Amino acid sequence: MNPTTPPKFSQLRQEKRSQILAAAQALFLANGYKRTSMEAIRAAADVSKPTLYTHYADKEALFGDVVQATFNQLGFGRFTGAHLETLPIQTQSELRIVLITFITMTMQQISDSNYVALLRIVIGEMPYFPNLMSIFRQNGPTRGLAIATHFFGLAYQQGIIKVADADLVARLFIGPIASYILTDGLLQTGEPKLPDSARIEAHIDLFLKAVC
Amino acid sequence: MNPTTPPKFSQLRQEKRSQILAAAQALFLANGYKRTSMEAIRAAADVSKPTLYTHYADKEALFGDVVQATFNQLGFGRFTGAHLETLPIQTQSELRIVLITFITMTMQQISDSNYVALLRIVIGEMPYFPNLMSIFRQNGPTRGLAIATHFFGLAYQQGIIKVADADLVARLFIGPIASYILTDGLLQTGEPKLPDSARIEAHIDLFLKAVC
DNA sequence: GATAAACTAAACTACATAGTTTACTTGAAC
DNA sequence: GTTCAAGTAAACTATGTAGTTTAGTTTATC
Repeated sequence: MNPTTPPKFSQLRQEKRSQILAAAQALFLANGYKRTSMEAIRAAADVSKPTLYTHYADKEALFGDVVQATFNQLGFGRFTGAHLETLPIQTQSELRIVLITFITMTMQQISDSNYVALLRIVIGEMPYFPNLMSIFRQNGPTRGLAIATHFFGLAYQQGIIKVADADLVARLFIGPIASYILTDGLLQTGEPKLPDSARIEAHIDLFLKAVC
Repeated sequence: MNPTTPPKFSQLRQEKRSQILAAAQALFLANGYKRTSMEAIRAAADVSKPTLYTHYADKEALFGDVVQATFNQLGFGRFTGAHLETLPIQTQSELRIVLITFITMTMQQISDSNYVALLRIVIGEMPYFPNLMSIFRQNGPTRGLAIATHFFGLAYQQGIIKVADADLVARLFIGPIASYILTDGLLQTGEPKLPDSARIEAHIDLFLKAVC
């Protein structure tokens, strides 16, 4: 409304807010929701408690923001969404390249320790934060599966693959990735040991042998 | 030492212990570790606090026992361990039957809501209970993958499948199961919607086309 | 230098929880 | 009916934590 009311004051405010968010992210991802206290966040953010509570109504609100912000940082669905849906592939060798790229980028995400930490905390807290489910469906592996399904549906229509059931194909393709997420990410606490590019190509070739 | 000291008294004690374990299991699986109080367990078990603490030194010990007991109840590795390792398969159609049985039984486990709840809580709490990792490697999906790898190694030696890299084959086989665990189990809170037998056979046939 | 938006330190409320202690009760075995 | 293993109720200690309040301070803008 007021043309001469740019909120100039809010520079400090924005700084404090990002300090809070960064501190909360580090602590939540490292220690989980219940094991992280607002006092610890306040201290790590170098901020007073009243300031903390003017930015976020309560702990749940802060947690929700942390989850969303971490998703955005990790770039979920940046490649997955944009490329796979629109890419005009016409030959099998083009398909092979696209799939290699897809898996390679997904593996890079998985090897980010923040990815595993976020996945772990979301899985653990989902029953107590129902809105996490919808956030996840728009960003996480579930969306990856949906995109792959759509993609393989097109690939079948263009005659590049020979199996019509796109969900079936997508699960065969995504499956090995899911197995790495489980065994080397969620079900151990050390650094994940992920497949190298030769192994990724071996997976793709097996997959192509099944569906072409 | 004493030949005439069978602990006859312990009938009541055993009863109380199983009451405690059952109550703790229900509460931990429903509400998670941090959200479950010892007082709530005590009340649900209809037991006094001193009794509770003579059975379990502290909350962590009780939690560990609940995790182990739930694993045993779910019959992890009963089929997986016994059958797959020793079964003398010689033809491709025998292989197909074994694989169908394996997946069908695994899917039945997954459709048990206690399975998903246990998996969820173990994934969430693993960073804070290091011993959960070793329990899981002996019982959970990681063991399933190890058994499948061993199995496909044998299948290759007998000429039933044509791909030598057993881990690669195992991940292709386990992969779709892992995808169902993720998308229909861990990443949603409702009842899982699992594949029917026709779909399971479709998965197997795609898999066999890739590796035979 | 007055104004107002933003922050601070620190005390405080209210509650929850892990684990202990005290004093008392029950019930099988001899 | 005494003994002893096992249990009970209830109070208590010690601590942690979400969120609020009070009273005062910094800092950009006019």
